[in-house]
Amino acid sequence: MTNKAILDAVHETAKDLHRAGAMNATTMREFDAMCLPPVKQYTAGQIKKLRLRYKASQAVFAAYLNTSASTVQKWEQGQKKPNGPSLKLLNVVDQKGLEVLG
Amino acid sequence: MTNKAILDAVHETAKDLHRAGAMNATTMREFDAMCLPPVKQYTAGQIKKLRLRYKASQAVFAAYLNTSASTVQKWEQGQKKPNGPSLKLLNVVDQKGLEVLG
DNA sequence: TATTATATAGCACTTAGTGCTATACTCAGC
DNA sequence: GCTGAGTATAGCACTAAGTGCTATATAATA
Repeated sequence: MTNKAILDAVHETAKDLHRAGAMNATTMREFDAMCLPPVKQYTAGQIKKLRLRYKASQAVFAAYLNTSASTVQKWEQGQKKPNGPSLKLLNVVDQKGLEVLG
Repeated sequence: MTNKAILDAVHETAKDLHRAGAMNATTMREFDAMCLPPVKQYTAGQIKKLRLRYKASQAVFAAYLNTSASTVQKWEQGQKKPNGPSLKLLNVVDQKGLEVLG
């Protein structure tokens, strides 16, 4: 939270610099990328908790993520770990809700 | 488009039924899952166009999706196809903008 | 009781994802 | 002109995630 506040503040400053012409668009884009909030990792249990927060079955949750129920099962059992994009999707759901995937 | 209009209308009707107590929450959830908008497929070129819409380099775009630049390259060259969750992420970016991943 | 929905377990297969290196092409600044 | 940073493409090899399937177990429910 305090980290996010700092990042936000720095980001605002960068946007001001951009408006002032001190940073070109390219640099700005890279800056944005570097300032992307770090993707949070989830344990098997945390994934299950995240799903249950929305009272969704494994099948329904999988449908939202456009993956298979088998995959969600393995995540929750700790047999497999979600890869990059899947993890990002879990972060989005965690922070913005399952609805944004609708 | 006409398909989406139909789905939207049906969905609205279902929500009305839900409000009226004719459907319980569980059924409603499953209904929601079944009514999830179909995930759009993208050709290699369409992925590249999507990325360029946000004037992002492959590396930056990859960072947003929490994947590697190598993977984005292969998508755009048609050497690999994005899997389920990756495709969902592309759909989200397409429909809601790259910002929602921030 | 019978049935439906859900979750777990285990198997086998395929391929996406990843990392790395080398090459080539812009484009802006010296 | 030349140079260097940024970007994109190509090709290689490896690993593990993703997928599909079946069977079993449980809980809730009609």
